[in-house]
Amino acid sequence: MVRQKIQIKKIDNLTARQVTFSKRRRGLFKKAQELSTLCDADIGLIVFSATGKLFEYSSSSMMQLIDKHKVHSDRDMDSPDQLQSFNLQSEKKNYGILSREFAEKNRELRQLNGEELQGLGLEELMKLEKIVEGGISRVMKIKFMREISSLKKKEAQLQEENSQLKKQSEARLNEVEGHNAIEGGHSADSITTNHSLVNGHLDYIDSVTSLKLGLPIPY
Amino acid sequence: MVRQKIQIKKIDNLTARQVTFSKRRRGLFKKAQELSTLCDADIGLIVFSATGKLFEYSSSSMMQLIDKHKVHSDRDMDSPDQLQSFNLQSEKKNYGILSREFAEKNRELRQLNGEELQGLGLEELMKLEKIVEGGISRVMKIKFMREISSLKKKEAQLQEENSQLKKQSEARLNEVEGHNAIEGGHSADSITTNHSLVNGHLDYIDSVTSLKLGLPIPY
DNA sequence: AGCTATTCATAATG
DNA sequence: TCATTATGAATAGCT
Repeated sequence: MVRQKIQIKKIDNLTARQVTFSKRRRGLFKKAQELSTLCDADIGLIVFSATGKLFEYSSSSMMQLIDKHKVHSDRDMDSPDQLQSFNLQSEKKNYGILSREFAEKNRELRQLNGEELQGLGLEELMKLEKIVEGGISRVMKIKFMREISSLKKKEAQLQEENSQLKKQSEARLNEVEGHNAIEGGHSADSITTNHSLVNGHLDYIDSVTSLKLGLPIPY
Repeated sequence: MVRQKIQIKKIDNLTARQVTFSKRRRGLFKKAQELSTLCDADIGLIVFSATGKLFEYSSSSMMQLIDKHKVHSDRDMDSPDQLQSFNLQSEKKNYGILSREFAEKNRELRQLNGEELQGLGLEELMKLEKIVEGGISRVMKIKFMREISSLKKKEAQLQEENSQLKKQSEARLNEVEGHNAIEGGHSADSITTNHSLVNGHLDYIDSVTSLKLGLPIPY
């Protein structure tokens, strides 16, 4: 049992690697939790094993943490046109700033209401909620706008690809028909078959296009 | 220097807390990096100090990791039935209900905090914010989930259409080559051109496919 | 999964 | 923040 000081490099032996992964992962998660508790830090830890399995820890909610992280790292956000419409300067406000804003507004409201604690009525609370809501909504919006923007990009890519494929397919069809002409159009059946294929194809496109433009999307 | 075994609870003394935060944070990051190297794991670690300062480590790219994480945790959200149940459960809570919830929580907090009006500290406000945020998020989420779900459907449709077009185009290519063979393969150039077109086409498909599966979603 | 000999991390202190 | 050091904690190598 003469323990060696190990080097930090990928462990060759698969079994040893798995064992170490399991042990150290537990250790890491424990330390993350300890740090979070001891120092009141908000911590998120995401671990993907080499085999793609996900392990995660977060002191609060991973989603919230990721949002917060995004807002932080967004200080130099390149703006897809979708996001441009937001007022960037005010959008860059992170949760910290929003929290302070919120605290400030709440203080204002409390002062407005005098010293009466129980008198803080529903109306003020609603006002307060609206204020908070505004701030949170902005952050949420950015988050979702990004996902939507990314999906729209994908959609555009696929559209482009479709149109390329369509052109290619039709070019090839022309070539086939050219050959048939040269060969003396010996097979009317064959040509008919090809045409019906084209029609089927166009119908298909149309249905998809209308789905894309027209919006009777369920839900 | 008689070291004590410490309890894992928030450190009262501010200075001690900051020092510990700094030390343990470094340790945690080091261990994360070691685990990543030793076991070939993909790791992301996000730490927000109590004062809101961000520290992060990631073995690859944090953005990529977050996207990967999102894909993993979105599996629950992806199927329409899941979305539906999400909608039904949460949508019933409208703003009115949320407001009442909010008022209730605020009242709890105030009672918890005694009669001292000015004593309502930042910490309580943060808690409050978290509560409200949860409620608002749910409503916002539903709204955006719909748009995202619809976009995902479009994407699937386009994908399907692409695969059909691809098949059709290749079938036609085979037909063209069949003709060329009958004619005695007179145009090696033409065949080469067609092949390179096919290759180009496949590469293009691959890039789009990887964009869909692979997770470095552009921001 | 356990078990220990060791290395490593870090609380207390300057 | 930096350095030191005694001690508690984590873990490499075995079973």
